[in-house]
Amino acid sequence: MVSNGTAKAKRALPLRARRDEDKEARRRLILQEALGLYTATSYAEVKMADVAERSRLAKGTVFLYFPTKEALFLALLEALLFAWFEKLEGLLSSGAGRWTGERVARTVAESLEGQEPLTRLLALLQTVLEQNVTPAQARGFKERLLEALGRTGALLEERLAFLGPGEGGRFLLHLHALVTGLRQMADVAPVTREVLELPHMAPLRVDFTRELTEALTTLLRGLEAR
Amino acid sequence: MVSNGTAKAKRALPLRARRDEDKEARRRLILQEALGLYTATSYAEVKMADVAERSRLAKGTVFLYFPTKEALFLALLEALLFAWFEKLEGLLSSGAGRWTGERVARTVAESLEGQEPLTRLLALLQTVLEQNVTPAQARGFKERLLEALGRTGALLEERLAFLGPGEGGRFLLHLHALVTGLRQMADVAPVTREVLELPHMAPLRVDFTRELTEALTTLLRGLEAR
Amino acid sequence: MVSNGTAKAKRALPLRARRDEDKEARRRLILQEALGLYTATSYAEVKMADVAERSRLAKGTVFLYFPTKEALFLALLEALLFAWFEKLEGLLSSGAGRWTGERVARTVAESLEGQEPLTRLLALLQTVLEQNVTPAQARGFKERLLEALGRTGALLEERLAFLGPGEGGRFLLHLHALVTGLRQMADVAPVTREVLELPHMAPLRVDFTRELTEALTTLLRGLEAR
Amino acid sequence: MVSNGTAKAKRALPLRARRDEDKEARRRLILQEALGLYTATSYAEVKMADVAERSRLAKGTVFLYFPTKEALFLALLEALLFAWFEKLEGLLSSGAGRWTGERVARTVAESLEGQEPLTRLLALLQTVLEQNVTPAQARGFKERLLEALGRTGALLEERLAFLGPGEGGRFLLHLHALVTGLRQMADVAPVTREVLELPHMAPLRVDFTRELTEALTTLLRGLEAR
DNA sequence: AATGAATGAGGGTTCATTCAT
DNA sequence: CATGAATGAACCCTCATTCAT
Repeated sequence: MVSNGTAKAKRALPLRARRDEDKEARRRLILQEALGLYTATSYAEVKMADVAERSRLAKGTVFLYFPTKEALFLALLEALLFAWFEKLEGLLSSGAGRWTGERVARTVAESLEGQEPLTRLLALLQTVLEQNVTPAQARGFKERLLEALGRTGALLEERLAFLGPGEGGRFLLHLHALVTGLRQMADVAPVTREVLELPHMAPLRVDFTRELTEALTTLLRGLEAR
Repeated sequence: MVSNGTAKAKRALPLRARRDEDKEARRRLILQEALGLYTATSYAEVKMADVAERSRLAKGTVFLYFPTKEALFLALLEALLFAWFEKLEGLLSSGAGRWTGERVARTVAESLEGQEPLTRLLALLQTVLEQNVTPAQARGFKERLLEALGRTGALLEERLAFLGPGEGGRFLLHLHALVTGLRQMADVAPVTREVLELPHMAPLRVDFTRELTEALTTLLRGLEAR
Repeated sequence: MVSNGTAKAKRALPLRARRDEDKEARRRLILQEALGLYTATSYAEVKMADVAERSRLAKGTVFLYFPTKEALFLALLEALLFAWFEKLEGLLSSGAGRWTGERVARTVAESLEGQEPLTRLLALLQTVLEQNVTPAQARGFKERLLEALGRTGALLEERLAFLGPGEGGRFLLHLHALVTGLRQMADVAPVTREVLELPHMAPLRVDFTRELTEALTTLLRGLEAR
Repeated sequence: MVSNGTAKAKRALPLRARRDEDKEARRRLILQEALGLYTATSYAEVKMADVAERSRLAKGTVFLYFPTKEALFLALLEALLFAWFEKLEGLLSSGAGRWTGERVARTVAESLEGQEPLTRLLALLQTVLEQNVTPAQARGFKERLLEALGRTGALLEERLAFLGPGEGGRFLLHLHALVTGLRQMADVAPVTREVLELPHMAPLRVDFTRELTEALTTLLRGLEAR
C-alpha cells in the first residue's frame, strides 16, 4: 500500500536521501501525492509538476525516482494492486463458514469498493502505462502479477471446490476484464451523466459494485454448473 | 458501416459536395480514412491533419463535417458499433437449428473477430470520446445504443429460452465490459510482448476470441443454471 | 445613418437584388446587422459568418457587397460618422441664443452620448479599418471626411466668433483625438473594472461625457483666451 | 527602461539564469526583442515564436517569463511608460527659468518624440493588453500608474501655479487621451498615405508633435484663463 | 542528490476569403 | 446574383523531459 500503516514517528526527511531507507520513504511520498491528485482528477490532468510541488520536491527530483510519468503511475498501480490482492487474500482466508460462488462474488466486489483509483488505473495499463516504460519494469510487474495471480488463484480454488487447477487464475483474469470494462461504464463523462438520468435510460446506467457482483455470481455459477 | 460493401461504380465526388448525398459520401470518406489511420496506430497518434490529407481535403474541411476530433471518432465508433449490431443480429437470425448458450457465445465472439478498431474505440468511449462532444451528439448516441441493445437483447431472449425479459440487454452490457477489458489485455504493448513470450508467462497471455468465448459460455451457463 | 428613417412599407427584398434600389437596401441591411453585433461585442468577435446569418444571406453574398471585413466596417463607420456630423450640425444650427465655448463643448459631448459604437470604431480607423481596403474606398472616405470637417468646422467658426478660419476644423481634429482616447479609457476591460472600483483608484476612473465636456470646454476657453 | 543606458561590460548570460539578477536580465532581453519587432511592425504581426527566436530562446522559455502574449506587451508598455514618466520628470525638474503653459506643452510633446512604440502601445491598453492578463498584473500596473500620475501631476502643479491640487493628474489624463488619439491619426496606413499626400488633403494630415504641442498649449491656456 | 531553468515538438481549431455550382 | 462548401494559413500555449548549476 502507498500509505505506510505502521505509524512510526515521522522524522522529516533529510534534504538529501542518502540512505536507502530515506530514498524509499521519498519514493512512497511521491506515490502518495500522485495518488491524491489522480483520485481527484484524471491521468491526463495530473501534471508531473504538480506531483513534484505537492511532494515539496523539485520537478527534476521526481524524475530521479521515476524515469517517466508512465513509470510513476505503473508503480502506483502496482502498489494499489498488490495491496488489494493482499486484502482479498485476507478476506478469503479469515472468513469462517462455507464459501459459495455467490459469497466469493460478493466478497470480491466489496473488496473493490472505494478502489476507484486502482480500477481506473487498470484500464490504462496497456494503453498508457506500459507504453513508455523500461522492459525491466514491465517484466517486474508481470512477474509479480503472475505470482499474485497464482497465489490468490490457488486460494480461490481452495475455497471453491468446483474450481479446477488453474481455474482460479483464469477467473481472476475474467475478473480483471470485467472490472476494467465496468469501471469505464460506471464513470460517465459529465455530458453523458445528464442524458443517462432520463428515466428511459435506466438500462444504460451501471452501478459498479452491483453489476460486478451479479456478473461474478453468474460466472461462478456457470463454472459450478459444468 | 464505413466501407460500402456494394461495390457500385464510384463516381468521383464533385469538388463541392452540395447535394446531401455527396455530403454524406464525403463524410463517409473522412470516417474511412480516420479508420485507416486508427487501425494502424492509436487515437493519440491520429492527427486531424493526417485525416484531412488522406481524404485529400484541407484541414478546415474536416472540421466542417466534424466539429471536434472527439466527435469524429465518436461517429466512427457509432458506424462500427451499429454495423456490428446488425451483423450480430444477422447471424442470430439466420442460423438454423437449436441455439445453446455455447453457440451464442461462439457466435458473438466470432462476430467480434477482426473488429479490433471497434473494441479499442469502445474502451475510449467514456474516457475520451464523450469528453468533448455536444450533449446532442452524446444523447443521440445513447438513444441509438439503447435501441440497439433493446432489439438485439430481445433477439437473444428469443434464441435462449432461459433468458428472462431484459436479461438479453443486461448480458450485452456484461459483454461490453468483457470485450473492453479483454481487448486491453490482448493488445499488449511492444515492451510487454517480449516478456509475455517467456514460457512461464503463459497464464497472462490472452487470446481475445478464445477467452471471450470461454467467459461468455460460462456466463450463459450460469444464467441457465439458475 | 444605418437605419432608414423614412418608414416606408417594407417590401421583403427579392431573392436577387437586380435593381440598384434593392442592392442599396441589401447593403444597408448588412450594415445594420453588423452594427447590432458590434454594439454587443467587439470587432474581433464579430464574424463575417454571423453578419451573413443575421442578414439571412449566404456568407459569399456579404462579400459581394463588401470586399473585405474591413471595408464593411469602414462603411459602417462612415454611416455612423456622417450621421453624427449631420446631427451635430443640426444641434448647432437650431439652437437659439448665444453660443459660448462651454455650450458648444456640452453640445458636442452630449451629441456623442450613446454613440459608443461610433467612437469605438473611430479608434480602429487607422489601426484596423484602413489596413485592408482599396485605395478608392480609403480616398472616398477621406474626401467625404474633409468635406464634413470643412462644413461643420465653418459652422463652428460662425457660432464662436473667436475661432479664426480653419480653426473649426482643427478643433474637430483635436476632438477626434480626445474622443478616441477617452473612449478607450472609459471602456475598461473586465479585469480592470474591479481594480478601478477600489476607492483610491478614483483618479483613474473616466466618465466619458464628463471628461470630454471638461476637456473641450478648457480647449475652447484656451482658444478664446488668445 | 528596456535598454540599459549604462553601457557596462555585457557578460554573456549563463545558459540557465538561476540568479535573480540573470533572470531579470533575460526578462529584459525578451522585452528588448519584443520591442524591436513591435517597432518594425504591429502587435498582431509580432509572433511569440519570433520573439523567442530573436532572443535565442526556445518558444517555451518565453512563456516562463511571461504567461501570455498580452502580459509580455503589458510589461513592455510598463517599461516604456514609466521610463517616459521619469524622463518627463527629469525635464520638468532640471529646467531653469520660468515655466509657462506653452513651455510645459512643448516639453511634454518633445518628450514623446520617438516614443512611437509607447504611444501605439497605449492605444492597445484597454482593447488588447488588459484582456488576457491576471487581475494581479492589471492591478499592479494601475497602482504604479496612479502613483506616477500623482507624482508627475504634483510636479506639474508646482511648475504651473494656476494648476490646483489634482489638476496636474487630470491634465495627464487628457494628455493620455490626446496622445492615443493623435498617434492613431498620425500613423496612417499605407493606402491612406498616398491619398493624404494630395494637396487639398492638407487639413487631414497630422504631425504628431506639432498637433500635440498645439492642443496642450491651448488646454493649459484654457486652464490658466479661468 | 537536488534543483528548476530551458527545451521544442506538437496540434486542434478558427475564420476571412475564394470559387465551383 | 446568390450560394455555401472548401480552403489553409495562422498561432498560442502545454508539459514531459533534460541538463547546467
